[in-house]
Amino acid sequence: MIESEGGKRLSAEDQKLTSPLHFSVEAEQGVARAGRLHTRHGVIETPTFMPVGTLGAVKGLGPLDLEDLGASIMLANLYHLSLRPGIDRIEQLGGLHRFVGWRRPLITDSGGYQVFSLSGLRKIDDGGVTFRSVHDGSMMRFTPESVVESQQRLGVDIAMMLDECPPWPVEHGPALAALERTNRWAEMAAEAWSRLEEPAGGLFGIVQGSFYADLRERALEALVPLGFAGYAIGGVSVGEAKGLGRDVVRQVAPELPRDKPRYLMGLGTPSDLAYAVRHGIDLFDCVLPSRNARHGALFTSRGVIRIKNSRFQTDDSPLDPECSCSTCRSVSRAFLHHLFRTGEYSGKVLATRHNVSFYLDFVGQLREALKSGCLDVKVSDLLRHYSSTTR
RNA sequence: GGAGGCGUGGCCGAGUGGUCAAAGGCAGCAGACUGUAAAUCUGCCGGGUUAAUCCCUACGGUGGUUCAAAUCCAUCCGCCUCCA
Repeated sequence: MIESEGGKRLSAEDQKLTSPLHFSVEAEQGVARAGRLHTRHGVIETPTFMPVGTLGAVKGLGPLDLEDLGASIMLANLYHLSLRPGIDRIEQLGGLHRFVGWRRPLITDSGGYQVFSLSGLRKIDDGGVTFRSVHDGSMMRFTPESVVESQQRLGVDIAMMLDECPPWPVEHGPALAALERTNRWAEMAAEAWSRLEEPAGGLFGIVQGSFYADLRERALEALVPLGFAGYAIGGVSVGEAKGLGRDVVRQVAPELPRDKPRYLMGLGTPSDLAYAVRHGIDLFDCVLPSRNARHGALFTSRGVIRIKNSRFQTDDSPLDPECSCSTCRSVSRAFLHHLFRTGEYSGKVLATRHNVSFYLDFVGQLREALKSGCLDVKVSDLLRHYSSTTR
């Protein structure tokens, strides 16, 4: 069944885990689709890019900045927020939306990525993960149930299940063990979710399985029957060779329930995004636009510009002539270069605004193209200055 | 006038006989970054060459001592501190 019907095996009635979310597909082109995801904090037009605000804000931007850029949902991180300022504090201050001043939908990652990125600071067992704090060495326990509960207390619109995100490369044996654990955690999370009286958002399941097709298949078999409000593809963007994540996307995305939002975690470059949209992904997040902005690598319609390079010293042109963000409307490449050279933080802020704007606009254009049935033309137009696998 | 100290590569600054083209930092040149322990990290950074290498020029100037000097001696130039 998994392999045959191209993602049509479940309908809306099959949603077993209750949530206020409602997703509808508005337009389709092959497996690619544009849709609308209704939440208690507004509607998200998909496909869309979700800027990463780990600690409650995209580094360098305030909540209204992000609204102005057109972001319809922001991603924060449960692990980092649990550490500082703590879930109790946020709850006491009125929940995450109120605390960070963001009125639109919020999604939190569960800490599963920190299983990977902080692998030296955690111990994993069948019941969950124990992290040792970098800040004071204290221990913090994350379980599939506690993660559901914490995200509910934060009041987020999309909660992610706790998963084990294995590194790359990993042998089939350990990858299988990690997957079985993640699949069990999915059941535990679903069970915990079903006990919530009034869920603030929806719970997303995470398809793991590293870079093994049979394991991905296994993940689908385990997760889809649980009836999550949405499905994510995890376990990519963990240092693998360029382009490997695409194979996973191509295999998994079309197999996910058609009537649920599909979220590709952690990818990627503009061409990764375009690839994923074409294969039916609705939601993305990636640190690349914000981090690269701070590091001086700027995405433009003409390719990536490393603004610190000496050749921009006297370049009076706008960063991206085809971009209408406030950075491109107001300053030259030469000035941005100067700000980066001198370490002035407004350079990073201006760069972050532009990069996040570029990503939102990029996916927005794909969305509009999809609605008018010219996705492929749009993709090749947008990527004319980007190589196929790297940027 | 007296006493003492200092001068090192674009800058700051280690080094006080060979293992020194000379630590480290900054600046400079380039690169990386993918569910953010990242305003971070990596490489190059006197000149010429090579696969590794090797050669040249260099630690204020000049002249010595020595197999060998950024390092020791003499002298000159410049700068600084304290006392009068």
